Amino acid sequence: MGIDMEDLRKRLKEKGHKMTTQRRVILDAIIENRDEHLTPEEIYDIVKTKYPEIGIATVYRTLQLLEKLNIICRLNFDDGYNRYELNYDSEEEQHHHLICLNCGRVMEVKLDHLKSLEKQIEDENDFKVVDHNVKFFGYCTDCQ
Amino acid sequence: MGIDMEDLRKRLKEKGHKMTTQRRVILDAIIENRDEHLTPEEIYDIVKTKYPEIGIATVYRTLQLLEKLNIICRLNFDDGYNRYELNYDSEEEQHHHLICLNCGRVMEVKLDHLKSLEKQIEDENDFKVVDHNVKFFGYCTDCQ
DNA sequence: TCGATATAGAGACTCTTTGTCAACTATAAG
DNA sequence: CTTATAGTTGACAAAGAGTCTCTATATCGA
Ligand SMILES: [Mn+2]
Ligand SMILES: [Mn+2]
Ligand SMILES: [Zn+2]
Ligand SMILES: [Zn+2]
Repeated sequence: MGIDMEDLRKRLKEKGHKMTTQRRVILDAIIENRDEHLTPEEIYDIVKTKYPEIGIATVYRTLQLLEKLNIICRLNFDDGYNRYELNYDSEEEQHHHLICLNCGRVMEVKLDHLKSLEKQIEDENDFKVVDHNVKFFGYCTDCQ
Repeated sequence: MGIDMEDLRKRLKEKGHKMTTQRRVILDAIIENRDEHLTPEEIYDIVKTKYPEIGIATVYRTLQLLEKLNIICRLNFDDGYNRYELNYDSEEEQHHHLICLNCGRVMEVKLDHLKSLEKQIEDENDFKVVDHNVKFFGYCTDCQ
């Protein structure tokens, strides 16, 4: 999976941050729910079962930090919440999302075509692409 | 362009809504700034110059209504605001956005490849695609 | 013109997210 | 093992986007 707690400690130290129980527990929650796309509030609820004293502000702060360190990434499913998932970037496991408009189910897909699309965009628009965000909305097997 | 006020009146009436000055003025503002991607607040500010008594809640309500009627569509540039633009859907003028991470400039691109990508997704995932959302983040000519 | 119905504006309110600050703690140096 | 100190936390306040409620008003077909 590529992220353990020693890795986290190292990455934190590099930028002058400290390893704390709160940060460990929050990343734990995300790792243990790696197939979900959790909101800060959901993460807060999960973490509270292990660490009831934690404050919601710490959750928000930690999510921002982990995002800045490229350990997690923020998603937007147009449902009014920020959502987070582990960043698989380094492992060439980039994926995108299919979101069911009926039941809310989220499926993940890999899209190989996107590299050539990016290339085309860079050439035609003189625009240096560094990130993309692709979502498809529709109906899943059960909801068609 | 395909949208004038008589068209709007007709579309409103079809769903049991009335044509009001406020709605007219709000759509006007969007049409007159068709090359922008305005936030509700920005639209409010523009509209207030012509119609100072208008309330922000009316702007929000009208935007929701126009979106429901498929006259405008809501965009998300991950900057914490909803944004709106005219819906060119019916005219096969679908476009997507390149967003500069440095200066915030937004460019529009047409992506023909997406139709085949959608087809591939439908076939491989048994997922009926009805909408997609594609954004590229990077650096524009001036900011590279 | 009139009446039924939809709509507007004001402002309170919700909800997510951020800021403030005193108390606390991880870490490195001694 | 202390101690110093810079980073971190939790509580709470507050921001900020968007929504709701309520009464007065405007629209539009009859
Ligand atoms: Mn995912
Ligand atoms: Mn556009
Ligand atoms: Zn479904
Ligand atoms: Zn730029």
